[in-house]
Amino acid sequence: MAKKSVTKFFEEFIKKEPLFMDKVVLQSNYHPDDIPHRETQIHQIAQILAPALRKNKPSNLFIYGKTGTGKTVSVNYTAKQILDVAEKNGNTNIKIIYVNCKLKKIADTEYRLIAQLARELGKEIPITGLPTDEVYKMFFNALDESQTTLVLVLDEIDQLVKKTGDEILYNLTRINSELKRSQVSIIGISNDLIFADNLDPRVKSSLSEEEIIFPPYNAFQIQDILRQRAEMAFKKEVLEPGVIEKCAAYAAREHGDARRALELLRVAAEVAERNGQPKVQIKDIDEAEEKIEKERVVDIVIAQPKQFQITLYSILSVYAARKDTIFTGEIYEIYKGLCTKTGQRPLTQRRVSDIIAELDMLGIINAKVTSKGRYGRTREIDIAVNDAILEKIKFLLEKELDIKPKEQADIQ
DNA sequence: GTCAATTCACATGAAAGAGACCACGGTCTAGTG
DNA sequence: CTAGACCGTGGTCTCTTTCATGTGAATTGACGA
Repeated sequence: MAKKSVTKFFEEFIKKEPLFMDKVVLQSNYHPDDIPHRETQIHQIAQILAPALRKNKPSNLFIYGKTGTGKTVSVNYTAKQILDVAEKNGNTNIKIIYVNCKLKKIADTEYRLIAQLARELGKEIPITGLPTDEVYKMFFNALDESQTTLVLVLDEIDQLVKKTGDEILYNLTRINSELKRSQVSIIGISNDLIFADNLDPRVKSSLSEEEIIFPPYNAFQIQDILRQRAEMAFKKEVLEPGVIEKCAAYAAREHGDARRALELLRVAAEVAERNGQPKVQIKDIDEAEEKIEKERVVDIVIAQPKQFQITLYSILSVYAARKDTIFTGEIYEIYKGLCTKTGQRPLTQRRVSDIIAELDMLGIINAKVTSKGRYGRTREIDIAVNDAILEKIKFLLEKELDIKPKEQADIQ
């Protein structure tokens, strides 16, 4: 019986008119051929990179801008263009390597980054096991042999430096003086506007020979982008009037993040499609926003290690019991109790303090350090998600950690 | 009432250890001719 | 004789612990008006 209904479902699914023509266009890894409202920046990047065509070393470049302001897309676009031109003119000595420093297990440590670069140059490097300077040497030799002008795009470079310090950058900027037949230029991309201020002055000056700032898009610009993509992604007349405007407004409210706007539009359309609607309506956007947020939080929570989950559960329990700000000491006590119940060895307060700070970074809670005068200094903890999501993650954690909800009564 | 010192309850930093993972080279073992 | 199993060494990486130091305002207490 169940089988029959599933078959029926699939058959109906095929019959249904899809709203999408090409969903890929709305996904974040899509590289458009045309980038509206970024002409000036692209032009600037092009000017800086151009010397590479004459086998001169382009200046190092530093690019700032919030998430979803088109930094990565613009750089990749320009890079592709310059490679095309170079190829047409028979210049094969330009190489552009793009590395996203935030990607875990790929380029988030010194060793991994250099290993990744060496791999791009065709060297086989093991995931671990070699001394870092050995890998440096391999990368250096491969690079020198290749006789290229290498443009190194380090995306989310702030993450890398935050984790591993600026020594890598120092080494990379210095590498040119030792290379005989090749040269390296670095393009650093950062979401963090004040990031460079904390760099070693030597690194800072050599890295930011040129700087470009990507301002956030305003609502109208986001509308343009959405329209352009929507035209490719959807069939004609699928979007009700006002849908694009609302998506844009939502995204503009959050520092002009175009990526978010596109995601919102995509999910809204998915919602509409699932409901069997012939058109995407404005109300779908609200549902989409809720859905995105919920999925984001749930994914994060599930992916966390047990200790994080226990800490988070402690916070949620206290919050559920009394909706008020919570302090670190209190959480730690409950956390310890929870650990014994779930058979985990409790971590030290020092560590839990860090975990709370990390949960804050993940955007699940708000933790603010405050001083209560005579009564010490602590973090004021608050929940950053709405009640529906809170209930959901609480339920998930109970399942994940095998806690029975009634035990909650013991807390308090 | 004013002002500096004190005090609390953690925050924050630095260093170092534990344990997982991995490559490499040397040694041992079993199979083969 | 040789391929493959196995082991020890030396490396990275992540998560923790330990020890040390920092911090900001309520409170306290001395002081003078």
